[in-house]
Amino acid sequence: MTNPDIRCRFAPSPTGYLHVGSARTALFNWLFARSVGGTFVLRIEDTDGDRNRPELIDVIFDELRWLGIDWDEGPFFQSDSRDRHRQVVTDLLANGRAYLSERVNEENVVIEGSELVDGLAVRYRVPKDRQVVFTDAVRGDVSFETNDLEDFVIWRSNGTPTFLLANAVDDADMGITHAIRGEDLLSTTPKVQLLMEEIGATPPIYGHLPLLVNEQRKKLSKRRDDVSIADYRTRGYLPEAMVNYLALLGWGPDDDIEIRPIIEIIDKFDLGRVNKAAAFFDLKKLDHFSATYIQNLDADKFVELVLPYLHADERWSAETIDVAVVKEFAGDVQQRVARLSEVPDWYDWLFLDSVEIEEKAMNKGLRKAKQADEVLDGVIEAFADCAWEEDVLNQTVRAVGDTLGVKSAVPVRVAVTGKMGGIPLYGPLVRLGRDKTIDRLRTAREHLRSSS
RNA sequence: GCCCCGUUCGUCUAGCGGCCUAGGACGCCACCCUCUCAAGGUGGUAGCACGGGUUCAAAUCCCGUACGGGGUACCA
Repeated sequence: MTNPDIRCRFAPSPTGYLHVGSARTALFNWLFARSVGGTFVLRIEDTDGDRNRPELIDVIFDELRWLGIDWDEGPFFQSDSRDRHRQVVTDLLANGRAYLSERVNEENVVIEGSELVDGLAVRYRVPKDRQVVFTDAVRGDVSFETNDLEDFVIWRSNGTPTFLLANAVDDADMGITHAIRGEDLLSTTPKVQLLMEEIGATPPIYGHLPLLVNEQRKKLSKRRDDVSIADYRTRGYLPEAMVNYLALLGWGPDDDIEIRPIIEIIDKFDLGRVNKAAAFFDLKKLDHFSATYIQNLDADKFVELVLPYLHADERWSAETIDVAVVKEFAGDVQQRVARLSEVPDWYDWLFLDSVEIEEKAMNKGLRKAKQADEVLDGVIEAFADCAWEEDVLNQTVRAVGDTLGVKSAVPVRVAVTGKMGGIPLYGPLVRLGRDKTIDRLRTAREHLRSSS
């Protein structure tokens, strides 16, 4: 089903970062537009003059692009329609649908006058004894009594429109047919609808998305939670994983297939199937998605994505990184990480001059390992003149262990890498070289001697 | 307080009156594989908030209750 007449929009305010909840809203709008062949519009709700600095806005564009969410029209800025907004307010004032208002000692006082006055706010006069009903694309019929609504400000005393006014006017002017947004905006809907009625416009179909919540089941907040998309990007989540995961918060395909290309998600997406209950943003599951996407990367792409992280690592200089080595063991590293930022720790021992043995590994892998000293002695001796090939190295370590009747791989691994776990050892050892390897084995042997 | 919205395994979800002794995924547990850690494979764990209706039949429809959330700004 395609309908080119459908127009939806994402309308963030310029906060200086893209919130994951906003990203999810943007994504659902985008998925909806793409799935029906409609138009996706980007509009910046910068009615509050203090906040429309370019640097606060560009990051939002950046993050949207990173996620692969592209827009067909815009970005438009609400502040560019100031004259139009002022005109609407002026009209409402002139025909008595709104009035001048001032806040005096916690009280709103009505000021006489039917024209805009500098320094005074304008309030919309909410009609009495009426019901505002609408059919939400996600929630079904919703209704409000206007008697429960207070007169609200549509024009600030500083000469700017409020979100309520600008939102109504702009959606009308831009021909928005569907407004998909967070549930936190549900109770503003009757106010906006009333304003649209005043200007003779047909309101869009609203679809209020369930909120994203934290473990306390509270709306994700900037203070307590990791909400910035940019931070997830820095930590090395793949955008494809992020988008795939976000799409599944509040919605699910009917065929139980969760990890799938965006093109299929678009195809499966159905606004009417969006859930109503709040969804917990589960990092563990995001990690799983990200790990899967990283695992499926081809080696070249993986290297390309990971090089910046390796180069930025302060433990070595960028020139130290051997791209060929990174690529050779890419597959082994890929199946061990959920985020790109974790990657350097799997390669580090290959690029470091010497390794520091982690305390835990020292204890468990060397001190407490049976006859670790003899294993090291044996391997040091055997490594001195054996062929420096993967299979030979493997066999050699094994043989030393067999002779002693103990497991020999772990002590060697700990001595060379400094850690208990890691990628398969012997291939990388070939690249590390005989000298460095034996050197590390000797160093570990010394440690053992001095600490026992 | 008032208004609005919501409630299926711990979590994300499938389910839109019979196919449900409720399916999948993450997590967790066990086993297999294995030079380690993983990955992978196999199996397991766990849920329709509660109470009334309606119906031959309800997780699915209606009404209450409880609990949770959102809003109630010259923020959006």
